[in-house]
Amino acid sequence: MDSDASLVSSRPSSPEPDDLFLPARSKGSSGSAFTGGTVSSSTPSDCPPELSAELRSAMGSAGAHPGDKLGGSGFKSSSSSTSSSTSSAAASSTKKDKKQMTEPELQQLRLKINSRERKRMHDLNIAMDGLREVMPYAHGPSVRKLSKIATLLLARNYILMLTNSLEEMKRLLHIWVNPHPLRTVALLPVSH
DNA sequence: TAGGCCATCTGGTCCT
DNA sequence: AGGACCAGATGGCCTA
Repeated sequence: MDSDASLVSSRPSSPEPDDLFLPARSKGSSGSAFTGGTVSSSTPSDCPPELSAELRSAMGSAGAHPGDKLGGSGFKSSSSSTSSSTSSAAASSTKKDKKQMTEPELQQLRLKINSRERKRMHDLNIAMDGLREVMPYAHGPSVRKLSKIATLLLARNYILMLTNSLEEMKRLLHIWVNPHPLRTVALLPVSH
């Protein structure tokens, strides 16, 4: 049991996520408190390659875990290992191979797959920590870590807020550079 | 004790 | 074929 990631849980006062995501969605108005929206857009973007490289450097040694729980808790699947997937008629060649594998070989394969999945989830958690670091909320040892869902929601709203701010700045800059565009038009001599 | 959050396992599916 | 991704299930930990 290596619950390394969830050690940060000395939890006096955590920022209530619900308080952070007020459902306002005030548009354009000077309000720059990132407000929650109800947009249900989902952009299917894979993690950028530079991130994985960063993760790789950050992880360093996230390879195989010494103690896989298989020995302890064993397989949860109804029937142990081999006969579990008899129903699926679309037996690919890998499954045929699996049927030919011996029990220790199957266990070894399972351990390998589990380890990969564990590493994948660890990478995901590292990325989530990186996201938490740049989120505008109170960090610190005395503050409970944002949950994953709260982190994602906060990030989304933060991005929306920054986008609005940028638009506002562009607008103000345009006014500053090009003052009174309408007045110049209005001052044109009326021809008649 | 219930509920929330999380890690892990597992089988299926998609992609390279 | 092998790996990545995903979703469901399960159990543990923690807080109100």
